[in-house]
Amino acid sequence: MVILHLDMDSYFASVEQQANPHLRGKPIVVSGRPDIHSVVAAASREAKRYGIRSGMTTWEAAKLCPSVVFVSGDPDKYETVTRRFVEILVRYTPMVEVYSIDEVFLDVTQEAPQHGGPLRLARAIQADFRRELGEWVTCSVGIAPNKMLAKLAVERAKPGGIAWIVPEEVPAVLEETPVGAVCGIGPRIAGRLELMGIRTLADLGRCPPARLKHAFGVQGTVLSLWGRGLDPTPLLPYWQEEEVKSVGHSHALPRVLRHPDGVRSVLLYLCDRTARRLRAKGLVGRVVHFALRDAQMRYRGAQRALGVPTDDEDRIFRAALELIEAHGGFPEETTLVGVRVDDLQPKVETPWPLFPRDRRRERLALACDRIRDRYGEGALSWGSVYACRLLTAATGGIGRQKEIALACRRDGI
DNA sequence: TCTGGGGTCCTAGGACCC
DNA sequence: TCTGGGGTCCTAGGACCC
Repeated sequence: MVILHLDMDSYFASVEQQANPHLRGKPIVVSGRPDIHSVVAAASREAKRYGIRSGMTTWEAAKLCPSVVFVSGDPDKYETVTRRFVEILVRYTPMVEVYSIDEVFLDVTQEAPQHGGPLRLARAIQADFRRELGEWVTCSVGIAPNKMLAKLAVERAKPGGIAWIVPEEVPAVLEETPVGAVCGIGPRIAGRLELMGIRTLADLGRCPPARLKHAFGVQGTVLSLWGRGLDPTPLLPYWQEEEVKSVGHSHALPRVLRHPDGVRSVLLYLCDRTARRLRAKGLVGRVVHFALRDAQMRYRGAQRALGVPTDDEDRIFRAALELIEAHGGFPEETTLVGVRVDDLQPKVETPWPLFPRDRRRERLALACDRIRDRYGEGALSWGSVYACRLLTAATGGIGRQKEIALACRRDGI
């Protein structure tokens, strides 16, 4: 097997630099919302030279590099570019797995020989990207006999290079790779392995499988395989991808909204966005979860199954509120609130409305969706959400709201 | 000035049914 | 009167990923 793993370099940052010439060559950081203390989602190559890394707070980044330029992330823009580079890749093979917005796996076992081997194939892809996506949007490529090793390989290829782990090299790689470097082994598991005297992948491979199974259950079996340089997970091509399993949103709260009324408003806003995404996908969900975080960064959450699956923000909101009340209410100071809807299924349209009032609500929701599709998310909102000024921040102020209202009137909505 | 936002998968106990 | 065991659903929570 020949597996390629492509990882886009400083993805969000390089897409921004490609789109805005004045950002090129500068240390830039793409981060979240400006209204709260945010973290670095992506740092440009120039910013990384100052030691800025993703996950760091924006405050730390500014301390490391006072001249850093902060850019608000634009998920739609990145998704569009992802679609474009996946289109390039499927010209080489249909066996493309879209692992995340900036990472893909390719199985080129069949195709590599026709392109003069995996190395040449990888170079051809990089050249296509340069030509079709622009000089600033580059990728690193790892080549290996399976996905786990290809993901290890790409780390050696960054930034912008190609690294190939051939089968003969695998034993040496296992000896020198710490377990925590593998995708799927986080700090907790790495810590427990350390206590068992296991530091490298080779140590893992030498540990009796039964011992790992006993300590880690199903995961232990996989760990044992990884320790021998094997990876049983097949490549899941994009055309076989399963539907999403849950939809939700969460928000960290600025100080002014950390009281129960503020949290409720934000929760309603999050339920609204969640329900809207469900409707856009033609799905209804049956299980509602909430998550809250207090000032000490402790999380609390719970879930409940509804009698009837729904895509209605009010149902989701009420279920979440009841759950929160049943689990001790809001903490003294809430720093994050989230809602998630699970156990999704396609929505079935009943030709006879069971409850006419529900049908009216549905029609209202769909009409609101159409307005927002056309004029943006801020065009309409619940009064209590508007009251907490979230939307003014999101849409750039009252001026824009008036403009939308006028446009709606002009179009007879 | 502590620490975003979107997800997936696994475990384990209890309720309930046959 | 005392009792088995399998299956499924529900819920809470942990771990991990980008």
